[in-house]
Amino acid sequence: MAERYDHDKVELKWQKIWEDAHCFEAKNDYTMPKFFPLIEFPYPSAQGLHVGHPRSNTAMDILARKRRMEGYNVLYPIGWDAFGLPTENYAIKTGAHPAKVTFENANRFRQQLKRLGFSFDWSREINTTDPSYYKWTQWIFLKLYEKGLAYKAEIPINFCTSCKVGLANEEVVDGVCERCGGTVIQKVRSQWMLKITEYAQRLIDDLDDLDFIERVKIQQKNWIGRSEGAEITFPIEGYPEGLKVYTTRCDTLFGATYMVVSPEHPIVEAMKDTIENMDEVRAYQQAAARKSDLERSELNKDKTGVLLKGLKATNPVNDQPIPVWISDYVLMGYGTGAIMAVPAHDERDWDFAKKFNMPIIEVVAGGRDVQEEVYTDVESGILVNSGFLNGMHVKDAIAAMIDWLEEKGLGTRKVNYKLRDWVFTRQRYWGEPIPLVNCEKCGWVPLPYEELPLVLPEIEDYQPTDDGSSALARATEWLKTTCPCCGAPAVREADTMPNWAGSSWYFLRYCDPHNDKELASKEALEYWMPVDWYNGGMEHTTLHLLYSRFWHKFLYDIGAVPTKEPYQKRTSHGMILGENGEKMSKSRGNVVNPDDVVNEMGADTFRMYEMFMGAFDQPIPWSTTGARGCRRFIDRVWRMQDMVSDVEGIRPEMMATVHGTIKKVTEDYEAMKYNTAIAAMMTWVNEIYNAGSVTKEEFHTLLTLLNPVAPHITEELNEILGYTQPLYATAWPTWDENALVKNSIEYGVQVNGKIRARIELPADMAKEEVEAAAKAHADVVPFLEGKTVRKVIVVKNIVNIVVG
RNA sequence: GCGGGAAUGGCGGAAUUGGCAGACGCGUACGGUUCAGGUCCGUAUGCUGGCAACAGCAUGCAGGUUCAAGUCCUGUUUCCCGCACCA
Repeated sequence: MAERYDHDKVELKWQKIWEDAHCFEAKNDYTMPKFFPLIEFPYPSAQGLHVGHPRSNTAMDILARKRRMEGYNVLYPIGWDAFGLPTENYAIKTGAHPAKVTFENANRFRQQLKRLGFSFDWSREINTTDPSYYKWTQWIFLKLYEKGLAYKAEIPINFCTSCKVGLANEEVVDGVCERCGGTVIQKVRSQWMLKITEYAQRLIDDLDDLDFIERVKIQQKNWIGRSEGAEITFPIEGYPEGLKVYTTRCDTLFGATYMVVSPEHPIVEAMKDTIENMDEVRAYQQAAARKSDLERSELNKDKTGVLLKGLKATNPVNDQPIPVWISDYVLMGYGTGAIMAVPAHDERDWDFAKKFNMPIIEVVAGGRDVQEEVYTDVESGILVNSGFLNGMHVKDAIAAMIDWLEEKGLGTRKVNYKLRDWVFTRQRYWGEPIPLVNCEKCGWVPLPYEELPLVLPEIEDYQPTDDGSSALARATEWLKTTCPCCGAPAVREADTMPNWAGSSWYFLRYCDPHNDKELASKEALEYWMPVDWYNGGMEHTTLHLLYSRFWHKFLYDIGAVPTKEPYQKRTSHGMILGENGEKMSKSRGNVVNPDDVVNEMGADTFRMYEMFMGAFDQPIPWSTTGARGCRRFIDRVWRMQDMVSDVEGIRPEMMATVHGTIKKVTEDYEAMKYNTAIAAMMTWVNEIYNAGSVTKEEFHTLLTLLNPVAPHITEELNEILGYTQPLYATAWPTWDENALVKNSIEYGVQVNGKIRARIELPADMAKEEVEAAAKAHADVVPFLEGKTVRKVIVVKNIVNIVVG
């Protein structure tokens, strides 16, 4: 009898063997077929590994292990995305150096990941905070700068009035500071920006050729937010350039009864001598600037605004004079910062018109009384009160109006995007220094490439300064330098890069992590790129995924990488929730520590349960008793060693099960249907227990299929069975379709669609005979008595007798 | 408000192109092994009625298409996620 399975002993034994054998390291043999699976590299936090990490890691580990067994050269890498706020905040609190904190946290993460038996190539481990890594992050930034894609702009940042710290958007939750709950206001600062908007169209178009799950494609497209419309200029007396507006509904131009500009619109300053009520207008502008994010975005809030008295604007389509208002419901950051208001056919304009008693003119018929209800339908509306557009459908009218506007020189076709340029600076210490210096004579000057990396200096106090600058602003010695251009005294940039920088290209570094000449060699990139399969969280769809696609396209444009896109395939896992069905968090007290699970049940059980608990892409609550069920299965597999019979090969009665399971498991792994793959193996084991014995070859096949999920116990049993070749070096089994063909079929016999009997018949029996056998079945006969058989359908494994 | 996803037993979830709903696991009940069990083995387990054979009802709700619907169509409710005054 086998001893009770000791998971600690077996798992640590095999982890050591794998490490000594270097068997999971990618080979530099570029003639082999390659497979490059990728998980989002973790942020090494002080809390250690979370149960969410292993879900993605295990899923990709299964594929990595399977593909190795199929003969692929697999690059399954790991590293640390280690710059960022939690570490810096911890440093501020404790005084420990962020680099030291990062080092310790990474050590703990590494130890935890190794204990779970992931087949990472540890020889290629990277860390974004390592100067030899961020040298290349800085290099990419300089290239962007060189090509005019990085520029400095005065833009408002989130500023916590209580911590006196600039915050990233993600750190502002419901309009208040995530850390202290203090009020967050907008503070204008000079910031480095990256022109991601220049890539907007390509970021949409190139999605077509990628194997991304549909949700991701849709979210990216929505985030980029392309819209087609027209830019129309409204003449204004005393303002020669006129007031430009952007609209997607130029068909409604006849219904424009007023205009609105955003509080920041330059026309106010330009026309300050003409505007009669400047005091009132200035007061409104200031009030708008003071509003917090929360107030500005509050739903259903009352529209506010002030009429710009004295401005004389004209509707270009009918030369009617129309008033101009200022209101914060118009955003400076989108379109032209000014709109034509068509209250009859736009909800916001309608609300505003009702509040300020502006006229509402119907120009699209099809709705109810526009004085009572706004009508925005574009599918069935017909133009009225619109001169030459009268009688047209909305879509035709839009086309006709654009043609007319272009012909008269009053407007142009225009595509707009919601996507904004990427605010690329943070007023923080723990990030990549920006390799630019400011010279009084030469302006901003890039460091020469050979001076990279520009290393982050040692400082005493990581707290940002009172005016919201980075702590580096106090590192006076470091800041002082000379201009690389003219040699005069100059000052370094004190802001650092956001933590999205290092993660925007890390997969490239994995291809050639120790290269000190370039970010990775051409040969390595040509062989390994693109990433074949990238799995990660949906929360990264619009930020990390979009940013890294943008950087990659830029690198492609300058010839630094061989592919247009970084990732060929993108999938996503569902979040693991607490046992109570809520999101796991310390405050809810429902956090499951992976260490505890591994201690009690072992890594194999933990991995298996994370894959078995439910559909991979769905969020799912953790269940410790459910995990124990997987441990029971592991134990059952362990005890099978006492059931091995002397019979050679695969028993004929087991052929269909063995080959069916090989097929099912092989296909389900690739489709990320891990739960049903495991269920199929459980079914097989149940069958073996019912039979009371198993042959060595059957057992070996099961172990091979199970190995990617539960690599430790399967290797141990493989050894116990006497196989000298470890499973990781064993070929993945193949199935024989012929073995799946059954010589009999169990038909379900229905009468009027209701199942009445089951009948086992030879597979090659003719339909007429099947029909006859079904009709003659004792359980069926009573339902046919006194009825006329109108029709009989025999298909697949169903016989349906229709009677009436 | 807009966009996306989901709804199946006590629970997590399975169900090729429409083809025997509830695989697999958890939980529960009973039986067995054991000095013992938070062990193991076996049996049962959608609901209702019936001792039973069996019958009826069942995939959020209401209709429809079909020999046949969890799956397709129309309408509707609830929940989750993302975006949110984007003109």
